[in-house]
Amino acid sequence: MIRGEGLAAIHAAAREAFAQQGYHATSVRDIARRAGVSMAALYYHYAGKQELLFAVLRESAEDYFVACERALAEAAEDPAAHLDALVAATVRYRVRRRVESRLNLVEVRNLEPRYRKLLDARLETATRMWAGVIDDGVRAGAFGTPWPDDARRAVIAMCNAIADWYHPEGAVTVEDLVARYVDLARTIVRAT
Amino acid sequence: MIRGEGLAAIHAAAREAFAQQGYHATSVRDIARRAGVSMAALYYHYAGKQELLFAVLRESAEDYFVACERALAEAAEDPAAHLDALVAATVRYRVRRRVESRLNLVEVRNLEPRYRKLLDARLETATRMWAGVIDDGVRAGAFGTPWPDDARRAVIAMCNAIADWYHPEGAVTVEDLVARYVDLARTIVRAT
Amino acid sequence: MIRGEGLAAIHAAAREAFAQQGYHATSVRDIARRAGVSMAALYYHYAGKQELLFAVLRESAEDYFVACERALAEAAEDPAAHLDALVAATVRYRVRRRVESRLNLVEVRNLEPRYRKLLDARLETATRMWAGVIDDGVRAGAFGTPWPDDARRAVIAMCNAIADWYHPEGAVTVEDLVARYVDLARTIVRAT
Amino acid sequence: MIRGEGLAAIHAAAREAFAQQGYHATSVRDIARRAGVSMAALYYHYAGKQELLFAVLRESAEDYFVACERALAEAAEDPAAHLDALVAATVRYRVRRRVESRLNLVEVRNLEPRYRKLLDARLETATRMWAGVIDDGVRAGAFGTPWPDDARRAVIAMCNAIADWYHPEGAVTVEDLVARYVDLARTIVRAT
DNA sequence: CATGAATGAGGCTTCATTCAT
DNA sequence: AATGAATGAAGCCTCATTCAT
Repeated sequence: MIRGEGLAAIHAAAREAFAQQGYHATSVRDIARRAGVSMAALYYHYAGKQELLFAVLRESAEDYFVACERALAEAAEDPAAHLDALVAATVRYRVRRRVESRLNLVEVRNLEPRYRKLLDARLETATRMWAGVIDDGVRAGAFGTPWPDDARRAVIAMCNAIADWYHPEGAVTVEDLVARYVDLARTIVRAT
Repeated sequence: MIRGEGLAAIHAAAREAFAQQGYHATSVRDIARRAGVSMAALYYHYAGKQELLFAVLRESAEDYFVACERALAEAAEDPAAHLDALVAATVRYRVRRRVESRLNLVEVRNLEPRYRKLLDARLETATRMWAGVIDDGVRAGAFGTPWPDDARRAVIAMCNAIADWYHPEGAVTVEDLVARYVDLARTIVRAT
Repeated sequence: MIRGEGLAAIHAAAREAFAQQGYHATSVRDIARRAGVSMAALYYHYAGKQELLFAVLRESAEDYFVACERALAEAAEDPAAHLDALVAATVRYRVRRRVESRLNLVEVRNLEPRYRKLLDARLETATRMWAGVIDDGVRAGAFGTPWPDDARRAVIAMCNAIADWYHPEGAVTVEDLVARYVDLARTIVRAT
Repeated sequence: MIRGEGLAAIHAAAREAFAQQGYHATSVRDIARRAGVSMAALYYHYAGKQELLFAVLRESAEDYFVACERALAEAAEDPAAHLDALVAATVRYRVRRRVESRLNLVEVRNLEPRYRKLLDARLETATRMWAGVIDDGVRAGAFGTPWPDDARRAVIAMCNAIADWYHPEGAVTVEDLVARYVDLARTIVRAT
């Protein structure tokens, strides 16, 4: 084990193990073994299994937010362009971190309230981001959907589901996928 | 516990526990306590925790399939009507069995291969059902979507997500919800 | 299950199971399954697992004693003839009930004191039988061994060991075996 | 419990418990309690109950083989002397490790095939050792027995049986016992 | 920093046995 | 004479965690 790399190796090992097997099906021994460190070393870096889960979930969520914010910042000042940016960022994230990305959808419930609150607050940000874009579009007359909330949920669910079926070796390229889902999202919100 | 009612009570207890906490976070003790029987009684009726999970998942899946088939049978002979029927059945199922229905989406991975195969074979049926309806619509010119597979996944993901946010006490009635999602689904497949 | 045959079937099943797997490795379920009866039926006939073990051990021991006594009764009034008779009866018993016969040597220790005493008293009879024959022979000058007790133990151990290696399908016939062991026994006690 | 002494204590405790009660009658709790450690500590050192049994049986068998080989090495180059050496080593082993020595005769059947094979291969060595000595004697004309295999089994059975009845507090000294059994063995093979 | 050894609690499962029917 | 359903105790083993070194 290279000095100072213990922490990163443990984080990565935990992310993989939690993603593949789930929180409760993963033992701390598992993680230590995957990381190539002793269990005591793991406890030197992290207070416990919960802290590992929180660290992993938070990192993954931050990664997503950063990607979304960058996409929005780079997009034209226009509701449809904003929506396109969010969808593209989300699709790319689901593809890029296919395995881990399911973590944030599934393992949140295993967080103790203490950590759950911290993460939920952050996830609220995401909801506001999407809702802001769609509501702006509706207000500006760019989106014609009569149910913005349901449309938002539909778009997000559709993007999230990519992690369930997409395989990088398949026939569809990422850029094709982005194009399709951008189009589907515009359809859902009834972009004019 | 009234003699002879153990089996049903255990099944119900397992369904609730697995749905609320997840397979690995649920102990056999938990289930027995919820069912009001001893742990040994549980093992009299089921061979083990795996068999309980399988029984619960299968029952829930069958319930869904029956609802879908009945809906299709009662629908008019017309692609759009078929799609409406499937969406309505799915939305109603997600609302009616909100808690358990997440089970089939999340806990499948905890099935041992032996049982996994059995259930996957059955779930394939569902995919074919949806694909059949949408492909028929496209072929007949009733649906204009250029990507029937992605449209199908989007519609299903959207319906499945209902279980994540819907609360029966909320403002939206089930009939409203059905109407909205039928409309959203038609939008997604670009019904003419 | 033929009426009235339950008891015998259970006894036979227990004998086989105990002999093959040992007392503690055999579950009551095992025995009931082998006998083709329900567990409750087993408990109707026998008070418990201990009682089954005792019944099996006693029956097998009685079988042996009867064989020995008959052999002695039919033998000539002569120490060497008596020894021959006991050896022949023992060899035949070990061959005839090869599997079960190990029971009496190995599983006795699993008897609760209550039953242990009863069986030990009966087994003492066997020791006296052998000791009587050998001591008579020594007293009469027919056997020249200086250590009658060790000679007796050697002869018995040698005969008992047959159950460990003998296979009925092997090259040696039972009559050959009897002849050899009679000869070996005479050698051990130094018959003149 | 002094830190670091767990392994030896557990091995000793297992040996005693298995010898006194048998494998299936001994619980892991039993062993841990005897060793003065927690059950979890036991599983830190040994993978399971089976591994403990195997460790105990192998150690005991190795002890015996070493004793036999040393005895043969120190004996004169002469069939009778070789036989004397093996008998003496065996008698001393049965007396020295009276309780454990029965283990190897009785509990072998509780080894899973995997371990059984390993031990059986080693036990084969013992058979060859005895057979070699006796066959050499017969070939050289030193032993007159017409049935070398039966003679071998008789000698071994006789020595093994010592563990069943010998008590160190009894009247017979070990050296007396050795002398008697050496003499009995020579009688059995009909040493000239 | 890191580890080998240890622990108490709890995991799933099977046991011998009982009892209402 | 027999059974299906149930139980409390105990089985083996793994867990997350700690701590002296």
